[in-house]
Amino acid sequence: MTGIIVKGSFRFTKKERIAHPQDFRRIMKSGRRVSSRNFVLFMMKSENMFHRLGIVVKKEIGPATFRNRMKRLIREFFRLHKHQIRGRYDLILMVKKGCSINRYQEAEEELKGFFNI
RNA sequence: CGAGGGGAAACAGAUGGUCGCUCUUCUUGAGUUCCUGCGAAACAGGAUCUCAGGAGGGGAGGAAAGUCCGAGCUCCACAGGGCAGGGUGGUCCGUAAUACGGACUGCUCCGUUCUUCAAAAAGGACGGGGUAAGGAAAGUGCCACAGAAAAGAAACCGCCCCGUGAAGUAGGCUUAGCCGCCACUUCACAGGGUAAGGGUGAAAAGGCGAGGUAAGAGCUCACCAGUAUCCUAAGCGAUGAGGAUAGCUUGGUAAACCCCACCCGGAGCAAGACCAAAUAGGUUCCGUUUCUCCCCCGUGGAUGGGCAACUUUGCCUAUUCCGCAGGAGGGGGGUAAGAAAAGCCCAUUCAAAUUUGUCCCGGGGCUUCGCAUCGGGGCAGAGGCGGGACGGGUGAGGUCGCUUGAGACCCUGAGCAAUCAGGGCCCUAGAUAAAUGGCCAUCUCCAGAUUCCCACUGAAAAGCGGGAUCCGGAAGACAGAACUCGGCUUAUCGUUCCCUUCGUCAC
RNA sequence: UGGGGGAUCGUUCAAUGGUAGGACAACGGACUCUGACUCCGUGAAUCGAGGUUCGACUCCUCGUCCCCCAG
Repeated sequence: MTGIIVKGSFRFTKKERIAHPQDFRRIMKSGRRVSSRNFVLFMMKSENMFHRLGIVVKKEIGPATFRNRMKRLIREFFRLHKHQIRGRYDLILMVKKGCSINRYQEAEEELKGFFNI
């Protein structure tokens, strides 16, 4: 977290999001799959010059407030750490059932394990 | 003072910094397309769109939730009437409307107090809570167990009357005994009257008393309770108060069927409208070709082979199971063999193909009518190919709908209130894999916790309250707009107020 | 988003408003040298709250959870 990075690079714009169902289907079917205690990561090489992120939180995870918080925490992590991820990938993060993360630091520690940061 | 329950109101941390998200306004740079400038190029101006930025402004809730009601809005359907189905149910008012709200009435429950009273219990007054609260006298059904009986009041026990028979008594006579008509008692039988009594049940056919009777009975009468009708005055009304009359009395259940009165077209913003594109097949129309034979593709059947779930049998094993041990059996492992139906793949072979119908002309055959066949032509039908139109299916985009509304806030007035009227002022979220977040600092905060001090109670231990300090803490509950409103219901941290219950202390 | 259905012993199914019943499983016993089969017995439940009713698994209201259908 040195301050050398160009201003504005911590943004999370619309084209960095995966929005179409066929993209989700393609990546989750043929991408690589890594899982940890509370998350599952699908990744696949992309032709774009940047990373893209999609988040999956099923309805069985919890009520709408909790689902929104999980999406915000994952988005915050991607926004702050996307420059430290090597390569150009399409990423999908899915939250597992029974997840009980409440604070950002817990999520950050666990997600760092995926990318060896 | 503390704890519990119920209700109401307000808030749902604040300030600053920083990194972001979304909408919108303005703007800078680059580029695409179009128009204008004599206009081909270059250049200039304007519009639209895309990308990369900059500045300003807005950005979740009291329940956004559940989807239980009611509407707006959109589309579809629609002559009129009825049936079916669904909903509502005291009265009046409010509202766009409601299964909502307010006030009142009835019923019911609780508390306080008064009266009768030994108590229980009953009644009155006041306060609070609940209430889906039309009809059981239109009809049908049900009311377990217990009980004589659970709904036409009848059967049973019981009570009573009359008759017959038997026994006995009082009594009589012709007195070892007999009679016993009339009278009485008991028993049995037959006929009749009765609903007082039967203490079971959640509920028992009005209650108490008097008359009356063979025994009884609202059979009659007085009082009381209840029903219906009428009258008087009160209230808009539900209804309550008083009086008269009648029949004398009617079980409960309609959140059982049902009856009565009133109301209801269906679907829902994933409604609906527009734009741009992809694909196999369907229906229909037109054109062409074939309907002799052959070939190819395709379809179906048969045979063979392969894949394989699986199944069965034989053999072996005892390192591991049940068993004290062994046999038998079961279970485990290994090996070998087999493999039904259906499925997929490959090879061979066979079959059906629409080898059509009708009319006209011509040739030959049968003695004629006529029939069969061959060739040509017309019409119809079927199949193939090409083209057009139509409707919808599948997967997946964009724009609009999309936030000014029965709107919020303040003041005044009307009304018991719900609410309404007038005036002022304001614009206050519009996402679509789905926007409000992360981090840091400070302030107040304490539901955790250390130590110390003070006050009260207490012999002490200790309890409780207040203050200071330190550590710690996620500012902590329920919870995230999805077309928009009005209600209802449910969830909920802390603070304040009101009501109520309990405990402790003091007077 | 709209519509429909359901929740009963550990599991799976019953039950005209009137004592919640089977089957499998569990436990105990009998039979057998032992096991299996069979027989006998025992325990165990109406999703939660409120209402109607003399009485509720059943009827009504609210809530929780689950399943199915359409797009």
